[in-house]
Amino acid sequence: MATTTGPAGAPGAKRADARLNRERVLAAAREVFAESGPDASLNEIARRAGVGPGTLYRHFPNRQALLAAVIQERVDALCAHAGRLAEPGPEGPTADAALAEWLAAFLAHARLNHGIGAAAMAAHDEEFGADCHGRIFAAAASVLERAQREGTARSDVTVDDLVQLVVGLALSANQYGDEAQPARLLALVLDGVHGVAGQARRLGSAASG
Amino acid sequence: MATTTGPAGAPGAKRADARLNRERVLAAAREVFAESGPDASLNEIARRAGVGPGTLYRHFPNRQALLAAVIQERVDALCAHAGRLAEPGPEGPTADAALAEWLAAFLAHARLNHGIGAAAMAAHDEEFGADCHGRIFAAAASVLERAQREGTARSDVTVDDLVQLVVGLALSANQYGDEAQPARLLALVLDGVHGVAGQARRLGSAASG
DNA sequence: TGTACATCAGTGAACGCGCGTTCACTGATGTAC
DNA sequence: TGTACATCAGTGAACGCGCGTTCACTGATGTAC
Repeated sequence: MATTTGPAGAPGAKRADARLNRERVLAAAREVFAESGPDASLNEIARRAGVGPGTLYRHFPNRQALLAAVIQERVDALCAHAGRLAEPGPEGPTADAALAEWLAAFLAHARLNHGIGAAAMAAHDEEFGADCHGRIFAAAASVLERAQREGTARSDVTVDDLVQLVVGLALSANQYGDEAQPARLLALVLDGVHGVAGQARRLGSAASG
Repeated sequence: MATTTGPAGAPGAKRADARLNRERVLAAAREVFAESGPDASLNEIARRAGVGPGTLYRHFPNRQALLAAVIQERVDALCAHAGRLAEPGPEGPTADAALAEWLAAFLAHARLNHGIGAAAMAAHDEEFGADCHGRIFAAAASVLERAQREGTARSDVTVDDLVQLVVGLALSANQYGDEAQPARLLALVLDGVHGVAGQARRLGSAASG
């Protein structure tokens, strides 16, 4: 059998143990950042990964680089998700369901990031932060605009409004214990976003539900 | 003229310089906590107040005591505000306006506290945290219930929902720059709280506005 | 396939830092006369 | 009103801590033959 970890000659692919440790650090970082927020101890992350602090620094020269690696994966997933939802497929969800689905995914993302994805990053790493910010906003815009085109979202709601509302829900959800509340609050916010016309339509189509 | 700082013999009233320094520390704490959140450096607060760290500790034995003193003042003010709004005076605001007014005040409060008033406190100082939490919730309940009685707020919105939504807005507002956005978002949330009946009523009464 | 070696990843003690907190000492205040 | 003194508040150097970060050294890996 050939090498089990992929082509060793690929550009950027270094030693197998190096790639393994990089993955270990990333996994620990995901855990620890989710638990303690973006100010979590890097030594703690190295400890959790079972490596020395020097190893963490060999792969990620500073906190921002590590945060960026963790967040990038999530932003990629969110954008792909939005891409699937923005264009109505033959049997895909309605514009309204798509908006709700993506916002729920974004809420989960923001809770894991403790809101850093959109904000703290921008302050500390201008370029990467702006990039993530832009991509998230573009993703949000794609699902919001579809809902607005199809008349289930008020036309005066902006992407900024939507993103900030959901980031807010994420931040406050992490402070309280009730795990069912975020979903209820998101529904309440969506009611605000639907507006009178959207609400009436929804109530009409699900009056007995 | 008598003593300028009040009756020296009053219970708990100690030396004049002690009271002055206590006030200086409190003022610095208000500033620094508002700038840096509840984890702000106590040495920085002492520095800002122009006293030695020992002086801070003489007045406030630990971070929680200092936080509590700062927050207590604000909670007192919020509760008094709600008390004035909950009972419709002869020329007072409508239930709807009262709800909006108090939520705006609570939003400002939560922004200064970085959300600690309701959450971090509860975790670290069980008794005081629960007390603040309870008083805030009672205040919120008084204005919400009036609005629900008078039909401008959906009956299925709970006090918990309302508080968490506004805390969320406060937390996310502190991460973004736009100072006009929190007010707009609060309005959007209120639209959600009004529900169909409330919105229709509002639109009907201010259709040309 | 087996071996020698150059490369580069991993290690972890050590550094300097600011933090929260303490405490022996200094000095300002208010009181008693 | 003026003074002596006991009280108690203020001071700030110092402690231990965990942090982020470095670097001289060790050792595993992949390669060339």
